[in-house]
Amino acid sequence: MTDPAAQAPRLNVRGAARHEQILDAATQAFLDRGFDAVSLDEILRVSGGSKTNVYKQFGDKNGLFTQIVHRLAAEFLSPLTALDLGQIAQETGLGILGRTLMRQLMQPRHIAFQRMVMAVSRRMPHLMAEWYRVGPKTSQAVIADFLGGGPNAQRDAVLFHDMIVTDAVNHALMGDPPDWAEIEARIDRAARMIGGKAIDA
Amino acid sequence: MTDPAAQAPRLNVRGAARHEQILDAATQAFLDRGFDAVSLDEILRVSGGSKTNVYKQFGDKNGLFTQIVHRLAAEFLSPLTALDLGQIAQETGLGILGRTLMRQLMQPRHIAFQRMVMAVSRRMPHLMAEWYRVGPKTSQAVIADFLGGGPNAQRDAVLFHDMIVTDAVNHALMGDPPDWAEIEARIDRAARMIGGKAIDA
DNA sequence: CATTTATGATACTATATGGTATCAAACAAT
DNA sequence: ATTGTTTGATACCATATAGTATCATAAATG
Repeated sequence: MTDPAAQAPRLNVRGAARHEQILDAATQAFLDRGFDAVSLDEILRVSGGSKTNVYKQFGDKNGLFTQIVHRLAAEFLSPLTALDLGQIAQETGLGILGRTLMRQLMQPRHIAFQRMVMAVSRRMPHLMAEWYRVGPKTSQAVIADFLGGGPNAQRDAVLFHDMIVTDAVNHALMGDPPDWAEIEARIDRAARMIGGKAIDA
Repeated sequence: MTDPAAQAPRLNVRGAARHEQILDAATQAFLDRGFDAVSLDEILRVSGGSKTNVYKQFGDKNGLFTQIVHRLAAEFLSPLTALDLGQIAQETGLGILGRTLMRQLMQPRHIAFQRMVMAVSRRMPHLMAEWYRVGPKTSQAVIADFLGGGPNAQRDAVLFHDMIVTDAVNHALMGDPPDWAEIEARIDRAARMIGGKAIDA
């Protein structure tokens, strides 16, 4: 695969529009059915344009897929980075962080994104790693920071994150609709465990 | 797809042997590269036999894949069902449960199994559901039982399970080698949170 | 032994795939 | 307008795919 950026032509207006259309159509198709089950012909039937665009602008099918993962990673950067909780009590703050996080994670588009990167994680581990970096890792870092950065903050942040996220995401991957009452109950209980006093007795 | 079991021929010795050989070769291939990236021809090159076997014994590629998931689900039934912890302290017992569980989950073969079912979870949600049933759900049930079945036992079992499992599995999916020191530290801390007193204050 | 059934090697069908080549039209720059 | 470049439609290539058909051989059954 020749580096597409190295020899990429400067796009004119038409080309830039096609670029976006192809990215959009391919994103939808890959999210829906995964890398292997989607063909270029099919993407182009939806987007318009032709293979010339794909191979000149993205290099090959892998290059197109890679750019799409980059884009989705930016779209799903942890929503927690935008929060500023000030001097709120830990238990309360964790509840807010948890609810903010879960609202984003449970979106069907994010569930499809996670499924997609996990599906290719053997062949393209760096793509799942990018999802992990902007998602779980970033969220955990924000939570750890909120917890004050003590000796257990980092570890507790991971534990809190995984307590509230995992089971709901597994169910979503299987197609079960989210049970928000249970999600909130778990957030509250986890917030109490981590943010309440008397854990580091 | 005609139901293979309905018209399945009674296998003779040769046939039964081929049946196993095909299952073994296909299992390895599917675990390695996923449903879409594996072809029947390739499986048969490894197993011996011919397409006649596959289509007579399994119906089609989906049928073969389904049987393989059943088999792997049986292989990875939660190891916690075999444990009897008697009247041990909760915190200690959770530590043992956690360690027993993680030893199995972190096996490369199980990681590949989880990746494989998640990859097809959109098209074949019932197959991921089977993994979930024999894996997380069963483990959580055993943990809940050990916790005494109180009002919060069920929920705490899910939280404990997800605290110790999630991050390590994510890293394993990305190809990172397991960090056993961190895994054990998380198990111990989670066991203290859930099994120590003063949570339901 | 004769008959029925299961197995196997192989050829085949139809279709799809990623990727390349060709040449014409649209565009940008001078 | 002329020239060089980008875009597009389309044909093409080599290969691969799931699934079927054929016909010969091996095994079980009577």
